[in-house]
Amino acid sequence: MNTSLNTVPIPAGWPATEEQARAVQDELRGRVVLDEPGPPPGTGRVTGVDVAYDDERDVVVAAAVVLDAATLAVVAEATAVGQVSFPYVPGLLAFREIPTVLAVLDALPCPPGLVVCDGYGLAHPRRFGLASHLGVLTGLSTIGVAKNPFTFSYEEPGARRGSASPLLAGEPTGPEEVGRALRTQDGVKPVFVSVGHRVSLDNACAHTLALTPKYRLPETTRSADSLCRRALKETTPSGASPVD
DNA sequence: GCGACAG
DNA sequence: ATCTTGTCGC
Repeated sequence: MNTSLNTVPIPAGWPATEEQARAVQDELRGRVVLDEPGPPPGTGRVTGVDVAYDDERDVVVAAAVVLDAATLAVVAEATAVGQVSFPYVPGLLAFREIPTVLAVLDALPCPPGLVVCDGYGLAHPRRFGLASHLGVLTGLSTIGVAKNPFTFSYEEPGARRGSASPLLAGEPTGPEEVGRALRTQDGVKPVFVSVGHRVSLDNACAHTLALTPKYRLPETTRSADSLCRRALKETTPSGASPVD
């Protein structure tokens, strides 16, 4: 029995144009909750989500990996296969990933706790990146940890692990801290942390440090990335069963 | 108008 | 994101 032939469809009413997608962001942005500190680092569970694409076949595979926040041991995993629901447009990344990411979170056997996304939350042209979007749709605490500064500016943090500097957005409201460039390992390029939903920036950075005892990227991201790549390879055009 | 631009 | 071999280093 192959139960993974089901692919997550593009939801009815999903934005079809960039203009519609931006309108959705403008409408949902007001629902982001910014006055909660979020779960304390090192307690409960932390879940990484990531996706891999095969644009040729219009396929997106999402993976979620739940870790014990104290030990970073894997507690649960899930994958989901979907249809690519939007082209890649800077600033509209969420519309490409969210349907399948929602499905993979649904497929988890336990609550995810804090969700760590690849990409941004508030550090976004309209202050509503993937992590914030996912948080508003699920009500979960979310943060974004990105590998690149996107269009934002920052000064190089100190060389030691734990050093950080503000990630700054341009003039619309004057230089505004939308996230932080955070050094997670001595002497390596920083990562770019921003708040998604129901977490403070300080707490988001503390979580990121707790998740990077050895590598530049959080263990959540590393695990989810490797899982969705494996699952994509096992997802043949005829429909093989990924890890489930 | 042109270039840059999370993944 | 993805296309791709070997190679330098801990």
